[in-house]
Amino acid sequence: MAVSKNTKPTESELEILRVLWDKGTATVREVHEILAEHKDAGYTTTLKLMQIMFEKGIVKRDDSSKTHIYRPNITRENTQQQIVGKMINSLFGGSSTQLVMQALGNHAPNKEELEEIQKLLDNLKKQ
Amino acid sequence: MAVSKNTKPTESELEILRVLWDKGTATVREVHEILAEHKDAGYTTTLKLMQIMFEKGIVKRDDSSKTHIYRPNITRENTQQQIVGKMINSLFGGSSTQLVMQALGNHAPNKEELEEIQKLLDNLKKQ
DNA sequence: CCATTTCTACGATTTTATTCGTAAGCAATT
DNA sequence: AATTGCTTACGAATAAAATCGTAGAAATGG
Repeated sequence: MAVSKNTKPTESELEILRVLWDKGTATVREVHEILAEHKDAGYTTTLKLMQIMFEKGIVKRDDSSKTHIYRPNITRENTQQQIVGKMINSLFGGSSTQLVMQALGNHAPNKEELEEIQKLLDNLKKQ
Repeated sequence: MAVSKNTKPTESELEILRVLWDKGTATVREVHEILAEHKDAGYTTTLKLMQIMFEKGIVKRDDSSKTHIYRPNITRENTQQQIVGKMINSLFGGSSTQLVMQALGNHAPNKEELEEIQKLLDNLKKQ
């Protein structure tokens, strides 16, 4: 199994990663436009952040043309896993069940999703 | 239903809160000893953090004797809810199901817990 | 009563994250 | 060729979080 790098994206970095995960690749301009819908920061701020992320190895980039093209260098799944894992430990005393109950209790999903989860539970039970 | 204050504890504050939630009340010294097992920071650092938390209203304290006694002023449940909610939005596109699947997939609970979750799911389904 | 320890208060420093201003390169357009 | 607009690079300012040192007040114990 692949060992995941221990990158801990900051809050702002996560916002950028979300865009990159969704789009696959993007320029600074594209990322910025999307962030700017909900957040209010200058273009060079986004640029700088993405440059820092590049230095950290969180993103890759193609700088063969003037306008660089960025792409994620860590997966969404891996990042989710790390953050969720950390949260289970720090906030739920290591019990994933507690987290799950909390999440379901306060953000109940619809019927299809409930069934999807039940399927997963059944599978887990069999093992 | 009680409206929750929008306190967003920092990482360090969360560590302290965990101790307070577990113990109910504690002095700075007590908190510090426990943190010091895994973390390496001076006593006055812990003190300062707890003083700041007091100013923010995150904790209460009894200063009637020289050694002050601290207690949490926000509940574990509320804090969990806030943080989990934020995470669902920022990392799972608003889908609690995604979070649940992720948590269960990577931190499978034991049989009893699985059944506990199933019970909750059944209840949710009925509504 | 004096020395030692244990507190709190609090300012200052350090570290990390975020934001921005400015310069310089390049390309398209006039 | 000059102007305009968009790009990166990069230093610096600002903000937020964490850390620490020192001082002085209480308690403790010889």
